[in-house]
Amino acid sequence: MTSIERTLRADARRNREKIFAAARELFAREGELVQIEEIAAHAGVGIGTVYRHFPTKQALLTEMVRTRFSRFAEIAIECEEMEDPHEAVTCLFRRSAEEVEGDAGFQLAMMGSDQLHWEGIEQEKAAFAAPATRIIDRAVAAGAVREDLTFGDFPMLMCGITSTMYYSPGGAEWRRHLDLILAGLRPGS
Amino acid sequence: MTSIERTLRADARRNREKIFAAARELFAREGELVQIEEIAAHAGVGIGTVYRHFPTKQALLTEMVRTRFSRFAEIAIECEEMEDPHEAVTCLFRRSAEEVEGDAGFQLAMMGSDQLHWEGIEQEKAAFAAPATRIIDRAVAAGAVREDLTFGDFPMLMCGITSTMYYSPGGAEWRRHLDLILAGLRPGS
DNA sequence: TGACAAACGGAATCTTACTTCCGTATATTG
DNA sequence: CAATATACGGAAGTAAGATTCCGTTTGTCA
Repeated sequence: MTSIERTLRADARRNREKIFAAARELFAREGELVQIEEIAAHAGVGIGTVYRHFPTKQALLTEMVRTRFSRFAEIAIECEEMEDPHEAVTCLFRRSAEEVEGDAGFQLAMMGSDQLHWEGIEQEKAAFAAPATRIIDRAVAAGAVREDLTFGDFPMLMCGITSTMYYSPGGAEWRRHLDLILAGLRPGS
Repeated sequence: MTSIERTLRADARRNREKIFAAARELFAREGELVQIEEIAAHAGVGIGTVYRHFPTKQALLTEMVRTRFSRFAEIAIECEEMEDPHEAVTCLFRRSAEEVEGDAGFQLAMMGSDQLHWEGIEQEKAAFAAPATRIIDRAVAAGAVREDLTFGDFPMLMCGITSTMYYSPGGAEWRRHLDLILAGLRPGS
């Protein structure tokens, strides 16, 4: 699509995909502890090849985070379509959380564990913030949630839920945490 | 007090204190990223001296966590003395959170960032769990909080609050997060 | 098919901390 | 005030990983 992809040699394009896929899988499993050597081995290429495609480990991990994060905007847009303002908020939290489940690397990124991962994805962030803000503002206006709720609360609360996800993998715990959070959003704080 | 302390040479005891103080301060400021060399320099001793007193960096950090954590049991016991069951729970959450504020290293430990810090402090953990469990059970029995609340929810929720503390230092944000959590504990989930 | 630019592989290099070691200095004790 | 056990300092040793480099291989194009 981009000129870079057009001019890439066939084997290079293939390898890039393989590296990306391997990185996604290992990053999801082990977080930022993945080693480049591991990724290379898993992708069936040499270390040098990984570095040809991604100048640093950081750049590769940022790319992982970016592609996953871009899903958030889609989710927010879908949630916004729901008629019931309260359900839209609930949906926003629940589906965002589900999106993160099972990807330890992304969970760490959500938790801010390494701020570096978040540099360079401002565009994706903004694309999410817009619809999410509308969802929350609408619920506030409708009296469906506590009146002082703002978009800024979302990352904060999600960060908490994500940390439960990360440190108690399995699924049950974080859903309970989410329930408690959603209960706390009820109007009449 | 212990035989170790009694038989310690005077300069050694003094240095141990200095190292401990330096470690506490730097650990609070920088978390587990503190370097032994930094701690030594800050304490005004050589690297070797740090290692004479604490066999590994891990041991030193565990000691930091242990002393801080032992405060938790005291807090829980104090909260238990309050008559109002609901207030006792609120107090438990609030004061625990306040205890963590300002110590980034401990915050990371609370968030489980390195499970190693938690090995070897089982005793302190148990001393806290007992009164905290009683506080929560009493509130449940009194109908002051949602009936499915258990002690197990405490670490989970605190972990979330702590992550807000860590990633948004300054004070305002985490208190809001705490408010939302406390609101979510109300009966009638 | 031959020439050549583009990619590849992975050993070697660099970097960053933790940890060890041992010659030197100092507190303690009779 | 020795004699001696303790403790100290910090250079050197290791280890773990990221990153570079360059000789070799492979796709592309005329």
